[in-house]
Amino acid sequence: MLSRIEQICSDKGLKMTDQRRIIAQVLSESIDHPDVDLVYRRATELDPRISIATVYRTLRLFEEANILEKHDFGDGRARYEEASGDHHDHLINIKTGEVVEFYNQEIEAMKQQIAKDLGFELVDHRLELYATPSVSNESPDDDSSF
Amino acid sequence: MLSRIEQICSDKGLKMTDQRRIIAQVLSESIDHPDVDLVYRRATELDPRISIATVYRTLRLFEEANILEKHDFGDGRARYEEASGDHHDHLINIKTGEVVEFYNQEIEAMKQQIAKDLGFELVDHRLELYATPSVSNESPDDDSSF
DNA sequence: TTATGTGCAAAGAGTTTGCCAGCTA
DNA sequence: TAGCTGGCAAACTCTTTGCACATAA
Repeated sequence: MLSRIEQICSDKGLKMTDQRRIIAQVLSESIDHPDVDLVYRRATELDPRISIATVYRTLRLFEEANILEKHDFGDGRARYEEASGDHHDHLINIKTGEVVEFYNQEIEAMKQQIAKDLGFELVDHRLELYATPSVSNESPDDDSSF
Repeated sequence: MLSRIEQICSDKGLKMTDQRRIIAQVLSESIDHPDVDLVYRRATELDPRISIATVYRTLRLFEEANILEKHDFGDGRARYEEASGDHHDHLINIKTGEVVEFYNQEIEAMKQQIAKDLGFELVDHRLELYATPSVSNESPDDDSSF
């Protein structure tokens, strides 16, 4: 069965190779926001006949086809997620690196308004919240090498 | 006369060298958000006896001393501005690279609230609007290599 | 069959660092 | 003078690319 992303690729008429299929599958199944190296490791686990250069090339291809979204959470590495159409912002747990997605209609409206007030037309935007879990009865094993 | 930043350095007890003084001056006088290379070029203009490594080291030193703020506007280069205490966000003119600062109390409050609602404590945040000038009677020579 | 994709290794951009000479306090 | 600082070049990380071979359509 085709992965979600492979289906989109075929709809868009992209030439599909084994490598692209694997990378499409990896990202279809990723619920986190993996960086290039993590995509590469997940991909080679499924099929070792794949190089890091192909991962870079394919991620860029998918991004340019609006199949993936590329993010930069400030650590100098690109991170990817499947494009979902609906815009959302990110909260990054700086203790664990975990990314929580959220959407707030009011904030979106205000972004538009602010750009307009400054005499601009909004093309893109990003809002990232860097935060630590509130002290409460959380599981204490969240802490990692982050 | 001491530049604003040099004054802060001396208050903080940092050992001052000619190089650090020059870099302090460059950033005190910069009203834009220069990247490392631009700081380097402005510095060597004032005194050629300064290396790019020193610029990197000094910018990092100043950032860690909370004298400067480091930003990443998504083009893979760090950009710096004098830390002003009062938080603000940035609108980046994607036609020219120019950066406009703005502050919106409501948005700040909402960032806090969203983090709290998700069970987090806000540590840091960034909001960037990427925009083009509204079509109006602007000077048409804004367009650059950007 | 032919345009396109891939692997490999080399190259690039931005940034950091080891080492020793030089300078600040 | 003691110890931090700076210059230089090498090293590092992330990403891109030239080239020859492989492959989808």
